Amino acid sequence: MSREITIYDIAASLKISPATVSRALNNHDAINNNTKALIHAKAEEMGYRSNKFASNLRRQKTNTIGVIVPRLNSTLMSAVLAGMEKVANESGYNLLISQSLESFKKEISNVKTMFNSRVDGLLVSVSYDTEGFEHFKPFIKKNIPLIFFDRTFDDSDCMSIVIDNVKGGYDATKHLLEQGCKNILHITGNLKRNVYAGRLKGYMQALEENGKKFHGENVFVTDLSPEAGRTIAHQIKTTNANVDGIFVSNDFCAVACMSELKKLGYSIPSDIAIVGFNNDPLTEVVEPSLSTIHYPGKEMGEVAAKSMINHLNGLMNIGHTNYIVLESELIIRNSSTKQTSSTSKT
Amino acid sequence: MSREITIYDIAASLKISPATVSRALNNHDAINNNTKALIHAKAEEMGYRSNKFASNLRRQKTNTIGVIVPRLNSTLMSAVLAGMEKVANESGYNLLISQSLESFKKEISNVKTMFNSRVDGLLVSVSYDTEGFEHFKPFIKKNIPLIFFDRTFDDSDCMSIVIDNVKGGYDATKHLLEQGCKNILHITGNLKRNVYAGRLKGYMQALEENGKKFHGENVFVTDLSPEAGRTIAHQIKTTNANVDGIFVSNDFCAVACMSELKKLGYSIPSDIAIVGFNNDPLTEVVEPSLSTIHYPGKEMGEVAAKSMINHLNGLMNIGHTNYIVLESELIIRNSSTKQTSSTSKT
DNA sequence: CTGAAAGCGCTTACAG
DNA sequence: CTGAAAGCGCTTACAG
Repeated sequence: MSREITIYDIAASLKISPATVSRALNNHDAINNNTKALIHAKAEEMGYRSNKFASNLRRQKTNTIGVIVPRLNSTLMSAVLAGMEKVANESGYNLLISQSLESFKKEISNVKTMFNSRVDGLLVSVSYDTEGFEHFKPFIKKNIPLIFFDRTFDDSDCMSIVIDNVKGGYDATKHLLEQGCKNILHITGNLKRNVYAGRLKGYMQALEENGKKFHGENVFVTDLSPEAGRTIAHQIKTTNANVDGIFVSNDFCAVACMSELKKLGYSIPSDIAIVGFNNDPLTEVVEPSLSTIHYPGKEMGEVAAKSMINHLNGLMNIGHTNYIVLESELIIRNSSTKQTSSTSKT
Repeated sequence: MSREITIYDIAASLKISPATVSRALNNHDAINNNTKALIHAKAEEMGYRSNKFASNLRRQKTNTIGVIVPRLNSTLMSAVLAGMEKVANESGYNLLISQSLESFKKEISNVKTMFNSRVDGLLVSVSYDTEGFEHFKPFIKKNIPLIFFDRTFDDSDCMSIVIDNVKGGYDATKHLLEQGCKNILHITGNLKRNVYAGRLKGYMQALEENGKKFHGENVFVTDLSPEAGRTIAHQIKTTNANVDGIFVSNDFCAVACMSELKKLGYSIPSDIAIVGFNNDPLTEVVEPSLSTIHYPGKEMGEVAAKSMINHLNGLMNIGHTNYIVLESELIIRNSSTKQTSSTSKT
């Protein structure tokens, strides 16, 4: 096809030096405004497009931010990515996105790829079964900025963007207690992950504060899949456990559990009240609508990308910040309101 | 930080030429296997990582595929992206992802960015209100491969990966007719988009085939948001329309509509039977569970990425293929089964 | 099977 | 405010 136009072509046609063209195109201060205008016009006219590789090679900078998420197809993560993309796009950065599919092994390989792709910075939410921090060391060694979001390391020295998971677990559990629940189950994920450990801690705090004893057998560590929710519903039926409240760390799992409980003859919330986590849009359309903790996914993505870009542009040093904690809040819907028996028509 | 190792460092330390190092690292045929092994070992030992910019600059190739989707935070699109990422990752390609946020203007800007980023190929599902093909012309002119998926252009000459939307609309409508529906509404999106136009066509075909007259006022063109679904539910109530079936081009909108109809006193499916589209996981957990058309999102992403990569590697020419049509199928659940009054406990 | 050399298209320290 | 020149780290046609 037609040969690419380079700054040399523009320089030749304008009888000036390539250096000046390069400076003008980058809006360098020291270039005469008329010259600049002339060069910009010519570039436009000739259909010039900058060659990022040459530029990157020279500048040793990629204008690309790597993102590794546990999975792409999750409501929360797609909201986070939408937020990141928005900010990155506005700032002229590109996003290189990959998913670990919740596997530690794949995450290691993704991190390596990001390293070899020379991303300017890396945003990560770790996989379900990630162990240790070792695979991120190359980034630390090379001083490439690394920010964790949602699923983070408590002891990494890297900046982390999170919600207050302890508070989330506490609020959810306290709400269930206030509704009169005496025996509250907690369904959650791998406790190595800060998010699940934090929510459990909040659950325990709320119990303790209300003089309730904590029972280890009331905590179910699962993969938080819908299947897990359904299985536990059956266990509740089978063991004839005296359960009257459930706090689940994931909306989809909560909904599946709720739905199965209903099939087994339980009334929600009168027999068993349920609170989920994330505020997935799904929570509003199920019946009864699901109480949950709102999770600001899009905002988290925006803040993560913005922090990274500010750091890269020297406007901020992420080395000086340990945590950014975003606002999350309890949203009370019908699945948990025992008191004012609401308008649920079911 | 520590200086980057280059092929010159490896060459010097091994007292051979950089050319040989480069060839060995790229597994060039004409290099002695022992030399190769030696070089690979040394590279590993020295912590070498290839500089993609230099390589890209030289080869004029980026190993990056651009993807533009209407939105990142949609169940369907995140499934598609998950499929693309999987294939790309396995083949050593990177994905540069951006979203048009359903805006034609933003799509134009995204396409430009992709062009300037010199992606090797571009995968696109167009925005809700995209008009015309003009903004893709630069890709055509430069012969950069372009593949559309899901929301495509019928007349673009570009390869498209789609489902049979006409069949989907036909199957859904025919099913409703078989359930005894006499007056079926269709809620859909912008008819400029092939997906919605096709489904409407299928809807009309099914009606005609069954000797039913088509009524234009039974078709609602909306943005397919949950709000749109709720609004139409109220319209049905207000106008006292004699509706006994609804086919909606989107599950989330269908669920919202169904939920609102229930609140207004309608029984689903006995009063009104409903079929959605996409087979969003949500369809299984609502009550009644929603009949829908299964949409193979992940497969679509895989096929799109695979086709692009095969084309780039010369294994296939997308210029020779116009369409790839993926299998989709009607999934019958409780929201539409009037006949065998099922176990819906509601 | 290996090497010398040119060049991909930029950017920038230095000089004026 | 502008230019000449070097160099970023690779790849590959050419030669042997």
